[in-house]
Amino acid sequence: MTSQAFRRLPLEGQVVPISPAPATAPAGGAVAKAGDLGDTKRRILDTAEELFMEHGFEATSLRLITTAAGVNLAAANYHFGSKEELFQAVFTRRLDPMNRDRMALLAAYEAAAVGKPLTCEKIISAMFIPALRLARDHEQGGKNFLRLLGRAYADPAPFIREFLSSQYAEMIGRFRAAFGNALPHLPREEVSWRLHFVMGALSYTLAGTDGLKLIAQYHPENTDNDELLLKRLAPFLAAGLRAPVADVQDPDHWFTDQD
Amino acid sequence: MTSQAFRRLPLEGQVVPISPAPATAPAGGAVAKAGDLGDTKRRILDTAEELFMEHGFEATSLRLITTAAGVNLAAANYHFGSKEELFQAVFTRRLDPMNRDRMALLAAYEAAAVGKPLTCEKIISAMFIPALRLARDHEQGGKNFLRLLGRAYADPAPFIREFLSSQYAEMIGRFRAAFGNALPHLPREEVSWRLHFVMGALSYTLAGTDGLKLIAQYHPENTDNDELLLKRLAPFLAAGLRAPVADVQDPDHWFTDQD
DNA sequence: GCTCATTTCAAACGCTCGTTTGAATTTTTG
DNA sequence: CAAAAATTCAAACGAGCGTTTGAAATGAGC
Repeated sequence: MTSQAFRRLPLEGQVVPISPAPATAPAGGAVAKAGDLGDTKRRILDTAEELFMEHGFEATSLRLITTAAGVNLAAANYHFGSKEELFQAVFTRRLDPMNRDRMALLAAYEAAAVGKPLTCEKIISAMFIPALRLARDHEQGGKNFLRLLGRAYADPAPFIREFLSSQYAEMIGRFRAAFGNALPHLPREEVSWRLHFVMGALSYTLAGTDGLKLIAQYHPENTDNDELLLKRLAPFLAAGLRAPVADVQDPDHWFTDQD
Repeated sequence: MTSQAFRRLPLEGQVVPISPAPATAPAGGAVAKAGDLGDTKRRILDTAEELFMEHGFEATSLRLITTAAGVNLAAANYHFGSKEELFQAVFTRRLDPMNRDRMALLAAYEAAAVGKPLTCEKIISAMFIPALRLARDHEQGGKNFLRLLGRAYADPAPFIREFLSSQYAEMIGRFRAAFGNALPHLPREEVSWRLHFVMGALSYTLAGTDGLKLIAQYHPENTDNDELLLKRLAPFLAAGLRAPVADVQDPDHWFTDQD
């Protein structure tokens, strides 16, 4: 109403409804050159992904990002508008395709099952395979992003929570329906909670809490660690999903001693 | 070596090896009075607990805390030394007793079982009951702290990870041994990983991700929500712990389609 | 009631933050 | 090649940060 100042933004940067696979992917060999120009945006995104993962949103300054990326400080605001928008851009770049892959894979499984409900294992596979693909394909960026994603789940910043919530809404809805079909004897509320637990264990695991090596003596020399990790997590979760429903009203089964 | 400046700190504030249950607990009725004095330290701790939970460590300024607590800005540094030490003080106040309770409960169960290994349910109860007690006893502080704890698990700040790691080391070791006895057919490495998953689901759940209400339509009017929540989580985790061990070498069971 | 240690207070210090600006530079367009 | 658009750059802005300081206020001990 008062004086809504216009920000200088690149034409291409903010609007882009679908962004038809820019084809500006690094094809030649001049990619690693530090002084290379033109891909300032991608350099900022890659560096921000790594540093946000390493230090979190608040503790990562735009100066740190732009210096590490070898670009001017003002370039961040010029290309992305604000720090929050840069953070969101880091997420949409990878999260959007991954969740689309998840839904597509689930749909393919369901089509192949011609009406019969899927097993929990199949549904979990539809969640995990795209994450695994991301961890493997983009050699370093993918792993960084998965750890960043796992941490963002627990971030209290409202704009992060709202953003993730909107990004995940559709995918979560479809998988909840799939699990509901796979576990018809379970009350729908119980299905919701168990999906919640699945997402929790998954995000916590992806966050790579090896930093506080509470439990396992991680062997980081294995490059297929993420795959091994998810192969261990999946049976654990499948068994949990199929657990007999607890009688919440029954005070004798759980938590009765000394309390 | 050079000029290590001495900081002004209260005599009582920094040393305190065990702090013998101060007995300065709120007994009278003058506690809610804003102008009440003497308990500046506790006011800061309570307010910091709530605000750290709400906004995270980096995004919570000492000015915000001291203003909300109704004390002078410098009181925070005077009583706790630094912002990091204040953060750690918030944790030790509740986390230390809780983990001690967990280990004591586990020891009591093991003593009662006279040599026979405990069930997974019993071990999980020993982890959950002290958390539940915390959530219920200190009417508001407890819940705030559990959410704060869940979020701190995923915080990338090194000093937080190192601090939690040291705080948890002993408890985790004992519970891993207990789960190892309860699941003798499982390789020890698999036990470690499954304990990792248990901690992940627990912390994610305690963090109260209802903020991004991805999954369940939370009913916050129920004051026993935490209890219900853990009663749903416990059977899920117990079933996961007892899941048959996956053959990681077998590529046909998991993640083979389209990949 | 005086003394001395403890705690509170207002004010300031130096620093880093996200963002903006206007000119210089590069790229695109006609 | 000239004009226009897009991008880069150095510099600065105002604000908020954690922390320190020295004096004022408050408490306890004799």
